[in-house]
Amino acid sequence: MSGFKSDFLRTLSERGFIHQISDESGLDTLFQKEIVTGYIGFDPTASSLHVGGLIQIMMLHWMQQTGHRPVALMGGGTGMVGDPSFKDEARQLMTPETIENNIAGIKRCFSQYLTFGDGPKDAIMVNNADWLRDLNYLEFLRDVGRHFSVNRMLSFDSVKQRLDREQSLSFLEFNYMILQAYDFVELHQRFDVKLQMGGSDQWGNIVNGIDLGHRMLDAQFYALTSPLLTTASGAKMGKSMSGAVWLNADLVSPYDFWQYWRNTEDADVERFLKLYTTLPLNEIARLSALGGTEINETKKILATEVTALLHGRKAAEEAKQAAEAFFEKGATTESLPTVDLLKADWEKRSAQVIAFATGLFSSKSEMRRKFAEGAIRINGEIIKDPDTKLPYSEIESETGAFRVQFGKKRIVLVRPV
RNA sequence: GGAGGAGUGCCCGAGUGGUUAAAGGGGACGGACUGUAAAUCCGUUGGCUUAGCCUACGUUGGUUCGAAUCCAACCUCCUCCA
Repeated sequence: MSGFKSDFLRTLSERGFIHQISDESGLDTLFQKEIVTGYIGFDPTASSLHVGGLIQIMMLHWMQQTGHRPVALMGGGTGMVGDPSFKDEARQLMTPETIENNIAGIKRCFSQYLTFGDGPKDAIMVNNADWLRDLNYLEFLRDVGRHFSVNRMLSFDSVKQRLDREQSLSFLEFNYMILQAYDFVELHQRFDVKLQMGGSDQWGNIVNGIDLGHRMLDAQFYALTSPLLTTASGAKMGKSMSGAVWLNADLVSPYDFWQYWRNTEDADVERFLKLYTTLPLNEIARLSALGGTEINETKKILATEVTALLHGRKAAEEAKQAAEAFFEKGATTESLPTVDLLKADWEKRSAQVIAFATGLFSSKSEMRRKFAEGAIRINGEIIKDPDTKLPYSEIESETGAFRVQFGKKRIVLVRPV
């Protein structure tokens, strides 16, 4: 599999991005011969991408790095339908407003990974709403629909499970793969796109686009999919302490993002370095060879590199320093998140009022349980009774605040103002 | 259009009139052990003004001292028949 001659495929192959390719040697030749334009579609199902989508962005990144032209396609049109691939049931339909908002949120992170512009190797961002929204139904059926065999579409794995389980697949959803196939053709005509990439769950959709390219344009398209990523212990990528690990900083701070990568399982470190950083492979090999406790240093490098790509080197270094200060020097003050609490009537403040102000708890009931479990410390002492009174005079002198610690990893300063 | 089946907490899934805020599992969170890892073990897992109160088993009404459990209508999905 590693016999690729083109820089792009060799890089992807060596770094573990490749799951399946429609025509390996043909695509390899193409990449040696010309500047290839390839695309990946992103569905606007949330206002930010999360870690699971990072691998797709990295593929576009490497495409540009090896001298080709990546296209990031926003699914403003296909988002109106919703991809049924490997889904048990239909998603709730999104309103056009939601879709627009989500696209606005998703767009933001791309500029960190890709250079956009008008040059031959500059990345392009487009929205398939531009051509899908105004399609004429009858024309579309006659021009595009006639090329699809329902028999064949029903045979794809992506919908088979749904059918086997006797869950309904609405006609609306069934059209998704047709629209995605049509995107491929449209992008070919607009930008000379010849390659579509995506997660392995997109294989069926992409192959449909290749077929449509044959039939409508007599053109040769290619498919390349990445493996579906799980952690070594089998969990899906992208979940953590506080839910999904989003890429947008307003949803997951650089510090928390850094923490996510710092907590990578040992067995995943090398794989993740290859996939999510741009460090050279020999460097990765060296770092991954470290065993035992030393692997923790490698994890820090992983975290810093991944965070630097997304949020910039400066934010990554700050996250690293904050983490080191917290976990290794035990100390603190600087850079701890701080919330303000009104000083008025302070003598009535109890532990639970102060703790709840941190925002670490999703409900007061949850917080009370955590008190009972001994999971909460204030100013270093475990407090089990949430009604414990904490007079203003017990403020911590160095910080001028109450130091609320929840579990081992989270501290928030509550400062009376 | 006709006949039958299903809809339970974040997810899966038990429960078929009362000690049911609802078994069990997964996930998540907290604790122990460690290396801010994995594995393992223990605990927690609707909300609130928490000796109590409120809201919850598709929706709305009804029967009953009392319903997730019975009845009616409606909604959604599945199967078979036309």
